[in-house]
Amino acid sequence: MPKVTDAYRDARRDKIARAALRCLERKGVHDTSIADIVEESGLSTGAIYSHFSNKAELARYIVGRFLIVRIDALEAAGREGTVLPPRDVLTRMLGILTEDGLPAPLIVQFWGEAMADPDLHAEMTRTAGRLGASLGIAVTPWVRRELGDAASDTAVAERTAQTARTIASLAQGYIANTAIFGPRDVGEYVESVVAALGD
Amino acid sequence: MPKVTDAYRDARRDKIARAALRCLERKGVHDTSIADIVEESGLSTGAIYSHFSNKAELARYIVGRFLIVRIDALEAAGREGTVLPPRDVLTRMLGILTEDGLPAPLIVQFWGEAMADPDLHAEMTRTAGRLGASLGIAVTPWVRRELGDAASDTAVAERTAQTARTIASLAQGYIANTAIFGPRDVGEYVESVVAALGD
DNA sequence: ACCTGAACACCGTTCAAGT
DNA sequence: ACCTGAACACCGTTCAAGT
Repeated sequence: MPKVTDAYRDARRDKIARAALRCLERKGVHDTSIADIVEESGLSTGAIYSHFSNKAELARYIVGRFLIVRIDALEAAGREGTVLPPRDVLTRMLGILTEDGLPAPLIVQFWGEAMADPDLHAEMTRTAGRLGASLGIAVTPWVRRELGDAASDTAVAERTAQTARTIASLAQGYIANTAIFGPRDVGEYVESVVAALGD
Repeated sequence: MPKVTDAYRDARRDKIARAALRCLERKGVHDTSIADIVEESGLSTGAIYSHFSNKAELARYIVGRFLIVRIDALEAAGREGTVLPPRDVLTRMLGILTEDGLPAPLIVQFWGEAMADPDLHAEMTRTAGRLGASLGIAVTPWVRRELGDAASDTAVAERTAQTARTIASLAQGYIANTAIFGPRDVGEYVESVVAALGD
């Protein structure tokens, strides 16, 4: 297996993907044509099609590589047994997203695309599964404390999965809401949810 | 002004919009072509273009007419002074959405489209404004009770707007999450949010 | 193997002609 | 005024030919 060639291919795919991402941020998913990516990347149509079999596969590559933020720090804290209440996990995850992630409007566009493209949907749930696992690890100490020492491992696992999905859902709500209605302070959002639903 | 003709036009636009909606639910926004709508509606290309100036205007019409559910009952309860905690407003709103609204995946697709189409975005925020106002009316009695009798009208209005946006955000989170990861019981979702964030 | 770019099929939109 | 459907411009994809 020629290692140089593999590295070259990967670099090439990344170059194309990054050029595409610049177009997407500027013009949106619908209005970005292959011609735009050709111009932005400085390559030819055929060059792009020799690295991606079509536009959908390029979108899948971008989703797998850039759509979802890594929350390694939160996961590490969870592994060490640090109790992180869900509201802190949510706040810090949204902070990371706002700083390092793709713009909310672009994320929402990819969600929309995935609704009609089963392969893109599969790629999205695959990467989301990784995030969900991290989220689960991050909240496990909190779940254990909530359920008490008597709780079985399955009960902890079940409650952890439920909590992770809920945090993901709240993050999605923040993303969709800010994408459509404009920016909102992360802390203010989380506090407002607590004030409205907690008691 | 010929009243008959106006009624005819409206009926015609509706016929086209409903045919389009059937296509959208079947094939998704991206894969529904004008040719599909022509076939589904039994009209010709030109007939459609004599009622909508283009595909984007047809999308705007559908969004304004079908995207957002009416929560008249909740609004009426709020007007009568019935105290509805946000969690009840959210639960009942999501119940209405699940029963009468468009499928979640289609809603998410329209969100995505609106991200790159300023006119569709404007139509969406316009209809969302109506929902936001209803949401505000529904929670006003609860906000008054929370803030106490000493609260000024501006304080009530401010907290009402904040709470309405938060409820909308939680609903969007439910929609995006179920669209991508599959169905989830509304009550279980709301309880899980309370358990995770309340205290 | 990677790349070029002209050619092809398809989709949104227009428009001359019909009622 | 509403409608018809062929024609046009544009976009994703292919493919014969080049390195």
